[in-house]
Amino acid sequence: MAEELKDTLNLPVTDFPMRAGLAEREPVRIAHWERHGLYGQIQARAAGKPAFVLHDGPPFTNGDVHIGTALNKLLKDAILRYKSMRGFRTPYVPGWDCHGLPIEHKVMKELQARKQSLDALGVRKACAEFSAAYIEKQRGQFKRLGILADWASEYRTMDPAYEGEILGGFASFVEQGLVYRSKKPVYWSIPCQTALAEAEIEYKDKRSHSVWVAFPVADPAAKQLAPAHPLSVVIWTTTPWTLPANLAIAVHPELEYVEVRHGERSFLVASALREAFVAACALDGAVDGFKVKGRALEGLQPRHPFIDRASPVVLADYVTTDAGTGCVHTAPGHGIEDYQTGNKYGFEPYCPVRDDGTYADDGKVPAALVGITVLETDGKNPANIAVLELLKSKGALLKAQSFEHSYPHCWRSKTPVVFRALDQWFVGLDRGDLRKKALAAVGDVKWIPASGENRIRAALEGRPDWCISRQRAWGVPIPAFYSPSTGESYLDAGVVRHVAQQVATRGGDWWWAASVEEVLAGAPIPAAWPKDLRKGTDTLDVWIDSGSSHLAVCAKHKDLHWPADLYLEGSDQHRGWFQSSLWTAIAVKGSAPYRAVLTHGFVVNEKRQKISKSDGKPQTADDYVKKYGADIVRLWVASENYQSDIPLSDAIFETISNQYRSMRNSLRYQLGNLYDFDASKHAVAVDQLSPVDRWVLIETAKLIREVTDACERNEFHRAAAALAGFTTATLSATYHNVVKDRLYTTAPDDPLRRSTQTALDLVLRAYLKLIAPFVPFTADEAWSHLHAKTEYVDSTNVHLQDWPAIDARWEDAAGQAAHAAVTRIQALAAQVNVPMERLRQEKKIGQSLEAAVVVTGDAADADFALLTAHQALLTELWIVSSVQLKPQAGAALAFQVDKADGVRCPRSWRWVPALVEAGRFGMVSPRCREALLAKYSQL
RNA sequence: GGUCGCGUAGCUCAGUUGGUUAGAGCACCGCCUUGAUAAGGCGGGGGUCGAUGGUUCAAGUCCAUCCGCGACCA
Repeated sequence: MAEELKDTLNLPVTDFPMRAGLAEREPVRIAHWERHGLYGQIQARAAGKPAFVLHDGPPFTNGDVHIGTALNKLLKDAILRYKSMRGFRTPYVPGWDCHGLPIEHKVMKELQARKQSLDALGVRKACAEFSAAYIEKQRGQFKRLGILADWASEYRTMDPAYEGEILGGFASFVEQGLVYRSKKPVYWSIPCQTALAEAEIEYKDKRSHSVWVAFPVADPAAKQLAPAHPLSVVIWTTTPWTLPANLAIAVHPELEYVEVRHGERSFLVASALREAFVAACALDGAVDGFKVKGRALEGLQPRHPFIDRASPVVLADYVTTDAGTGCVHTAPGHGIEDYQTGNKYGFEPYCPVRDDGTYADDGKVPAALVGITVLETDGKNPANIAVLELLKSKGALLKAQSFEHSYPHCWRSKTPVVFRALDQWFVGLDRGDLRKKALAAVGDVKWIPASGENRIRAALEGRPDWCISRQRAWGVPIPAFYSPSTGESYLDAGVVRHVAQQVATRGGDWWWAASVEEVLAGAPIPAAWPKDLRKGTDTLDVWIDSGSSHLAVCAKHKDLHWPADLYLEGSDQHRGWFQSSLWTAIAVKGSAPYRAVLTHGFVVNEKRQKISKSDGKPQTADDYVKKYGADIVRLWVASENYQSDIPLSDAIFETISNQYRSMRNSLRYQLGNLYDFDASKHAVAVDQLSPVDRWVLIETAKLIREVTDACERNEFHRAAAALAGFTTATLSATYHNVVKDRLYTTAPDDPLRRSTQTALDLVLRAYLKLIAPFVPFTADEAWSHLHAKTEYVDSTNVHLQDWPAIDARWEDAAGQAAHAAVTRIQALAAQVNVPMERLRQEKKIGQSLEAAVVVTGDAADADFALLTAHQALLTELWIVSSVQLKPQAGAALAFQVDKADGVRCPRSWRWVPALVEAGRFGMVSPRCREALLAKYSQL
C-alpha cells in the first residue's frame, strides 16, 4: 500500500547524476565542444559587436602547467566567458614564451649528460625542439582546464614572423638612438670563457682569504682630519685578486668612523666595527682618536697600496656593519654595487682581468701580477697569493686569514665564478625622454588594484639602463657587427630592419648559419662601416621578446586591436612583462599597449608561504585536475580573492568540493522537478505566481545584480560567495525545502505546482548562466539536461547565451509585497524552530510535519497582522501540519509548538483531523484525495 | 635591508564614508529525516577582528610602532 501511494507522487526524475565524475566526464565535454567549434561559435555569435581584447601573457615553455599558471589562465577564461555573455566579441590568442636561459640551461644539461657538445645552431635546434614539446604539453593541459582560445592562431616567440617583429621593434629603438654599448660586470666562468646568468650559478661553500688592507692617506688635513700618526683607511675583502681593479673606497654617509691609534700608525674604520678590527689585527693597546661621520669623508684621497693612483672615498648606502671595517673596497669592474657606485662617481668599470682569467698588461697592473690567473684550482688562487705578497712588501697587509662563505660557482665547470666587466648593449631609458613618456603613459592606464600604479611607477623610476644583450645562443640575435681589428661595434637601424625581414621568413637560425656577406647582402650598409666585419653572437634579453607581443600579436591579428583592453598577470610582472611591454610600446608607438592592467597574487600553502617543491605537495595543474576535476579547480579560483595571496590546501579543496556538491545537488533537484514541465504549455504568468514563487524570483533578481556587480568589478570571489549563499540558504534550506510538498503531492497540473515549476525554470536558466563562467563543464551539462534530458545536446550551449536579465515584472509592486511577506514569515520560522527543536530533542516529534503551531499575539501587532493576512502560507513555509493564530489583546508575540493531533496522511505525511476514503488507494487526507482524483480521474 | 601588499571564527570570505550584543558559507557537535538520499532539515558551540600604543563620546573600521607572511628589489 505505502509503495503504491509513493508511486502516485510527482517525485523528481532526471538522469543528471549526483556524482559528478568530473575527471572522467570533462574530457568528453571538451571533445564535444571542439567537435562543435564552441570557440568559433562564440565568436561568430558576437560578430559585429565591440571587441574586448584580453592579451595573453605568454607562459614560459619549460615545464608542465603550474597551478599558479593555471590560476592565471582560468581567471582570463572566466572573464572572457563573462564578457562574451555580456555581448562582447572576445577573441583570445594565447601565446608561448620560448626563448631564454632556463631552457638553454636544461638542454645543455641533457646534452652534457649524453657527453654531447653542440655549436650554437645545434643548441638552438635542441632548444626549439624542447620548447615545442612543452608547448604541446601545456596546450593540452590548458585545454583540459576548459580554456577556450583561438589555438590555431597562438603566438610563439620563436616563430620566424614573431622574431621578425621583435627585431623590427628593436630597429626603432636603434633608429631613435636609444641603444648604446657599455661595460658592465657579469658573472664569468673562466674555464668556459662565457658569461653566466643567475640561473647558471650554484652557490657552494668556499674557503677564501679575507684580508685587512691599509690605504694610506697622504693629506688628511684636506678633510679637516687631524690624526695622531700617519693615517690609513682600512678595507676588508674576501677577493684580494680584485684589488688591482680597486678605484675607490665606499663608506656609509650616516655611519660614524673612528681613528684607531696603534704604534706609529692611525687607522680609520667604522666605530661599530672597531673592536672586531682591533681584535682581528691584534692591535693590542690601540686607543681611539677623532670620530667623524662617513659623509664628511667623501672626497678623501687615500692611495692605492701598490698602484700609483688615488682610491677616493665615496658614499654608498649598502655599506653595512655586518663584517669588515665599514670601508668597502670598490672595484666597479668586479661587482654590481661597485659598478653602480662607480657610475654615480664617473669611474669606468675597469677590469684588468682577461677572458682567460689572467691579469692583462695594461700599463697599470704591476709587472709582478701580469699573466697570473685569478682562477682558483684545488683551493689555491695564484692571483690572491701574488696580491698578498705585494701587499706585504708594501706594508699594507694588516692581517690575512681564512674565511668560509657561500660563493657562486659555475654550474658547468664547478669553479668559482668571477665578476668581470664586459661590453654589453643597453637601452638608455632617459634618452629621447623615454622614461618621462613611459611614466606619463602610466597615468592613462587603469590599474587594478589601484596600487599597481605605484608599483609600476617605482619600477620605471628605479630601473637603471636596460641591459639587453645576453651571451647566449637561444634567443633572437642582436644584429650588431664588430671590427676584428679594432673591436669597434656597429649597429644600424637600416641593417637591423634588413635582418628583421630576413629573419621573419628564414628564422633566427639564419643569423648563425649565414656568412657576414650573406647577412649583409642587399642591406643598406652605412658608408662609414669598414669592409672587414664579423657578426655578433649576443642575443636579446627575452623580456624584449615577450615585451614585443603587443606589436607581433595585438597590432597584427585581424580579430584584435591595439592597444589591448586588458593585461592580466601576477603582480611580479610590474617589473617584468608589464614594464617591458610598456617600454617597447612607448618607443615604437608612443603610448601604453594596454588600457587596463589587472594583477593577482601568488598561490601559497596553508601556512601562507610560497608553494615550493620541498612542501612535497603537487604543484602542477594536472595533479589537481586529475584528483578533483577542472570545475573544482575553477571554482577554487573563482572563490579566492586573488588580489592578495591565494591559499591552496587539501582542506580548501574539500570545502570547495562541498560547495560544488551543494550546487550540483540544487541543479539536480531543479532538473528533476521540471521533468514534466514545458514552459510553452505550462508556464504561469508572473502576476499569477504564488507568493513563495514571486519571492524566489526577486531573490534571483538580487543574485543576478550581485553577481553581475561582482563580475564588473572583477571580484569573482564575491560572485562565488553570492552563488554559494544563494545555493545553500535561498534554494536548498528555504525554497526547495518549502516547495517540495506542493511539487510532490499535488496533481501534476495543479496551478500551484505549475507556478513553482515556472519559477524553478526561470531560476534554473538564470542560475546556469551565472555559474557558466566559473564552472563551464557543469553549467553546460545541466543546460543539456534541461533542454534535452540528456548529457550532450548539439543544438544549444549555455556559453552561447546572453547574460541573464531581470524581468521587470518580477519586481512589480505585487511581487515586492509578496517578497516582503514571505521574507518576514521565513524570519519568524526561526522562532518556531527553537521550541520545535526542543520537542525533537525530547523525542516527542521527528519531522517538522508532526508539529502543530499556535501563535498568540496582539491583533494590532505588525507581525501578528502579517501572519493573519497570510495564514494560508504558514503551514507550507514553516513545514508544519497546522498553524493556529490566537489573537490576545496586549499579548507579546509567542510561538507554541506541540505534537500535532489527529492522524497522519500516509501519502502527504501531514497530520489531519481525519482521513477519507480514496478507493484503491485507501485512506488519505482530503487534499490528497483531490490530487489523486485529478491525476487518475478514477479512484 | 628597501619598496609594495596582506594578516576578521578550524577553512574561504563579507564587514560601505568609524556608531546597536562582529556576519555568511563550509567544517565541527547534537537531533531529525530516508519521497533531493554518495542527498536534505533544525538547533548549537566557536572570534580579546596579528600585537602594542594613540585619536575619538564611540575603532575590525583612522594614526603610529612592532610582529608574521608574500611579491619585487638589494
